[in-house]
Parts: sequence; C-alpha cells; structure tokens
Amino acid sequence: MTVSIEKTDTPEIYRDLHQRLITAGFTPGEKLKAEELRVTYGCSANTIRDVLLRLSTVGLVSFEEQRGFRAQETSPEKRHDVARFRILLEQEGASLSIRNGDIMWEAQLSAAHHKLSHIETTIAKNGELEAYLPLWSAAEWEFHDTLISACQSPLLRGTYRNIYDQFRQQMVAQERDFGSNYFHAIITEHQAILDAALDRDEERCRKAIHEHMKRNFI
Amino acid sequence: MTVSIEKTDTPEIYRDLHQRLITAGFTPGEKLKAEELRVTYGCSANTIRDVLLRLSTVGLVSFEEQRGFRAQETSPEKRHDVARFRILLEQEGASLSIRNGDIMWEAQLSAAHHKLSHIETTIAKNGELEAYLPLWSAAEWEFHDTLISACQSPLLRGTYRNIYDQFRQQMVAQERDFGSNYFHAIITEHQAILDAALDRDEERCRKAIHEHMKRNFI
DNA sequence: ATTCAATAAAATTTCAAGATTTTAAAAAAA
DNA sequence: TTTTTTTAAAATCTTGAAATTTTATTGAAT
Repeated sequence: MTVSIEKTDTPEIYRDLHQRLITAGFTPGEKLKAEELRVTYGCSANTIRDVLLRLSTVGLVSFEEQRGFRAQETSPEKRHDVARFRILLEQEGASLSIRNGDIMWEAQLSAAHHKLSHIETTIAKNGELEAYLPLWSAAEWEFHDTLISACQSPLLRGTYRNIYDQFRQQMVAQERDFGSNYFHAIITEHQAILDAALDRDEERCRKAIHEHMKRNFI
Repeated sequence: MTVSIEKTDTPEIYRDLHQRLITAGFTPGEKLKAEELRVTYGCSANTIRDVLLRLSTVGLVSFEEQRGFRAQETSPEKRHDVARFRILLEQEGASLSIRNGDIMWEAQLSAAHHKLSHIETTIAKNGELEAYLPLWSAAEWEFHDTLISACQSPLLRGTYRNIYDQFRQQMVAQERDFGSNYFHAIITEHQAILDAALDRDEERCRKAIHEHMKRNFI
C-alpha cells in the first residue's frame, strides 16, 4: 500500500511518517527501506535516512548500525513498560501542575476537556469512529498535555510527549474493542481526572490517571 | 583547539563528540559546524550531520531546521530542570529496584559502590582530580545505573541515561568547587544511598538521592 | 539431509558537489 | 544616526552515485 506523493520536503516527510507510525501505518517490526520510501516521497535516500534517524531518537523507529530502520516492534512487555512509564510521568506532571497551575491553567484544562468530551460523546452515540478519529486523537493529546502543562519542567513535558506517542503506537498495533463501550468508559475516566485536577486533589488525580491507563497492563 | 584525528568511523565519532559534549569540550551554545568537524575527523559533512542528528535526539546538541547544530545551551533554569528530573527518575528507579531486585542486584550495587568509593577516597586524599576524572566518571555512572538496574523498565532506564548525560553536561559547564571538600561530601552521600538501598528502605533511599543532588538547585 | 563456505544480490553508509537557505556586511534611504 | 534594502559570503540541505556491509542464494563438503 505504497501511495506516491508529490514533492514533499523534509518536515512534511517527518510529519507524515510520524503520523503513519502512530496510526498503524506500518506493521510493527516492518523494515523501513530508504530506497522504497525514497520513491514514495520523491526525494533522495539520504533525506529519508535523515528523517528516520530523527524518528529513531523519539522511539518510534528502531535503528541498528548497518542494519537499517524498522517500525518499532510491539510486545506485551513493551506495552506494559510504556503504559507504566506514561502513568509515572503523567502523575508527576499532574501533581506539579496542581501545585503550580494558576487560573489560566484551570481554564485551559477545562476547555480542552470540553472539546474532548464533546467528541467522545458523539462517537459513543453515533459510533462513526473512522470519521472522528483524527479529531479525537488531537483532542485527547491536548487534554493530557494541558493537564501537565503547568508542571514547569520542559524536560518532563517533552519526555511525556515522546512516551505518549510510543504509547499510541503500541496500543493501536494491538487493536482491541474501540466500540462505543470503550468511549463510554473513557468519558468517565477523563471526567474523573479533570475533577480531581480542578479540586487540586493530587492523590485522587494520581488514582484517576492510573484508572485511565490500567486496561493497558493486560 | 581543533585537534586533527586520523580516519575515525561513525560510532567512534559519535563516542568522541558525546564525550566532548559532557566534559565541557565545547562552550555551551557554540555552533557545531559540519564543515569544521568534517576536517577534524577526516570524513564527509554528511557523516557529521548524521552523528549530530543522533546527539540532538539525546539532548546534548540543539538543532534547528536550516540553522544547524549547537552544543546545548546552559542556564540556571536548565540545570534546575535537569536536576529535578534526574532526581525523579532515579528515585523511582531506585524504589522499583528495591522492590524487585534480587541478591545479584545487591551484589552488583555493592561492587559498584566499592569501586566508586575507592576512587573517591583516593581523590579526596591525593587531590589529583585530573588523572582520576575519567575513572571517576565511569564509576559514578556505573553506581547510579546499577542502583536503578533492577527497576524492570527499559524506558525508565534509557531515559535516565539521557538525563544523566545532560546533567553532566550542564554541571561541568558551571564549574564549581570540585576540591577535596566536594569529594568528602559525595563519599558520604553515595554511602547513604547504598545503605538505604541494601536496607530496602525506599523512603530513606529517596531522601538520600535528593540529598545527593540538592546542591545543583542553586 | 545438514552444515558450512562461496558467491550474488540487496541494502546501508559514505562521499563530493550542486542547490537552497541563512547569516553577515555594505550601501542606500529615512 | 538609525533603519531598511541590497549584495556577498558562509553554512546547511539535498542529490546521485560509489563503496562498504549485510542478507540471501547457490553449491560443496561432512
């Protein structure tokens, strides 16, 4: 399923490959051949190499010297690791935000949740997942990122971004339910996180975050 | 101070630049010109680009599209951030290791500490820092890495590795004491971490880790 | 039949030069 | 003098091809 694309430059190639990697656009462990991708994107092999090197630094692509690049492998162990680490970072980020966040943070979090909740309710009702998936993806990210946005640690926030993407990559690979049951469940979970955060209750927020992610432990 | 080096291949160039970056081999924020380094290492500009891209993914080099590479900038804020994040990761890794580690872990940690302690005592006595620095660097890393090695989370351990390196980079840039006072202090601190870990006392270990790093908050 | 070695094919990595973009310097205008 | 525009220099990025390494295939030997 190699779709040919017209003259894209490096940042676009990066974005496109990034997107494909976190939406099951490649089979986990699939070899990413520079020559093949070169044709797809209409650029030189070196440009592809450039992009793949960057994607390997954020963990979406695995790289071995002289053996090229592969879409990151998935495994129960990896999913477990990614889920646990994401919980750790999000709990810590949320705690710090609860301590440091001002009214603006509350407002932004509220707004992000409102958007997310609206989309999730629509999906839960109508079930047209396909159509809403890109919208939902963006909104889900925005909510979680806003939650930790007042932590005052660029490193924590940046690391969380990488782990969140790896989480997505691992989880979409192992397709599960994703029916309307799933969306009903996460609506409640997101609400619990929001409530605890706005109540400035660190412990409850940590628990809510754990609840939200525990289905990914297997 | 550009020293010409004979025909080094990529992994070696990576190691060498990595080493220089975490030992104040470049002024923070200094431009890393591909052409200059190309001459130094006797390779093509593309090989240098390759290496710098990888170093930027681990945070030692900053990279801006079309504007090239720079040795990571330093600032009190960055140091603070890196120190806090390192504490978080090491505390969490140590806690998990205390819970999961077996006898082998205890033995390895003991051994790592023994080596480190021997080197630090020597430096505290003789004061010949220069001669022992590479030895001490390796031993310090081995101790801290072993401490978290039983955490059973490759992601946590890998992230810690990056942050530890960034910590080094930030701290050596801001040269402080490093006299025999300093080494007397950290001997005690490392001992406290070891004791708490072997006693399987998570809380005490967390405190000891915090104590060890708090001088870097400013 | 299975293992090992030799060969061929494919893929990755390196190279050097050309194209593009950014940065610095000089000249012109306000 | 300060700001803006123009020009020149420098650096980055891309390209296509050569060199190296890995992987797959074939044939020989145990």
